[in-house]
Amino acid sequence: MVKAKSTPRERVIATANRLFYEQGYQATGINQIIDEASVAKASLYQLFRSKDDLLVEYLVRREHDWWADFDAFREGTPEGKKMILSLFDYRIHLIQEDRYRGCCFKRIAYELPDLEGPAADIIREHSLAIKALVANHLKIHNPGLTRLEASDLCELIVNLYEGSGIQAFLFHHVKPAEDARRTVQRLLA
Amino acid sequence: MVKAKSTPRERVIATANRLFYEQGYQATGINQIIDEASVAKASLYQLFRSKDDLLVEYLVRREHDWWADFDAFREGTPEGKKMILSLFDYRIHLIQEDRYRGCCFKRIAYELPDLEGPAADIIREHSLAIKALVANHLKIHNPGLTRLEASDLCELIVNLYEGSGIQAFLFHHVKPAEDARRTVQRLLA
DNA sequence: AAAAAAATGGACAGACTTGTCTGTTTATCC
DNA sequence: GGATAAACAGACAAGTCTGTCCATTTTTTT
Repeated sequence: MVKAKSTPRERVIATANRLFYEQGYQATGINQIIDEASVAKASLYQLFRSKDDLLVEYLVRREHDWWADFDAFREGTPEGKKMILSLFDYRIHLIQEDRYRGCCFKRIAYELPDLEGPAADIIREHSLAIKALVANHLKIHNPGLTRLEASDLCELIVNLYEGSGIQAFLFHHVKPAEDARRTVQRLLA
Repeated sequence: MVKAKSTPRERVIATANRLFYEQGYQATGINQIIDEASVAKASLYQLFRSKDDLLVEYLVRREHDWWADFDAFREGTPEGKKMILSLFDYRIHLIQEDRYRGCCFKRIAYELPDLEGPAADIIREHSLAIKALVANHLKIHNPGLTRLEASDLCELIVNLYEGSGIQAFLFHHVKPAEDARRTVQRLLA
């Protein structure tokens, strides 16, 4: 399926990147991955110790790509309020791309037997990074807020971001995310 | 495990109720269910056509129990603002019970190959029912809101509810839900 | 107490899973 | 071009999964 001149490692990760997100981790078998990546099974197991190991590599890649893609998307956006809004714009953008199945990190979070180990750590780190981004640009937008006000507003925005993402997934519609964006705009006005 | 004088059907559903939530649907095998429910495999397949069928019954049961438990929890709560806050109180209550692993319906939503079929319908219905509850009591609390204001505020509250629920799950902490409750209280003041 | 229904244990089928191993072919490097 | 490393295909192990079937035992009903 992915027959380009890329390395086997790259093909495996690219395929896992697609299948783990669209089908889920457990629902995706090693055999499907090697088939669609056009890689021998022995090669895969030389490159990755186990399926769990591949999952961690997948999450690392997702985390990296997420920021790379977001940075490209929001390029030129001024700091502060607009940057926070671009977070919602980016999600709206993803939802409209139709393959949207919710936040890739939360998807995995629900599939893990527990929330310990490297996979869970990466998932939490992503959440914290988003929260930090909101907190930073909230401070830039309105430095006069008390620490408590800023914290509450940050939490509120993050919850709007997460909550609307789920609803968009569940109802296969962009509206919840657009509503959330409008609400944030008003809150920051 | 569940050796009480209950019917096999009841034992199977009770066991599925626990395992599907704590381990996930795919991660729970039929054999584990019949073992822990002390029911013969033939009995299970006489009572339920398939594992997918059992999933639907599980969701029906969850939906029923959710409202029964919530009604018991919030009993005596006056309509309007307090009722909306009791939604957050109830979630805080669940989180503190330690076995909390996020919203049971969303857990399944992420495990489904797609969001079609009866299982997905039940999940969406639950979301809509929560939203309707918020909308109703929002109107009671403040009938003066325009339709648009009420709609936006309702969405906001629902997103706070969902978003804080995920965070509580991810970080195994009750604080996000408590923060969300406080924010709602302020928004409705 | 006899007849009908429900539930049991457990073997079994068939397909799937992850991961290992062998031997061959292709690509890279000096 | 010859040596070394990487990637290949695919059989295989050992175990899992869902679902079916059968003969036996228990429970309920008449």
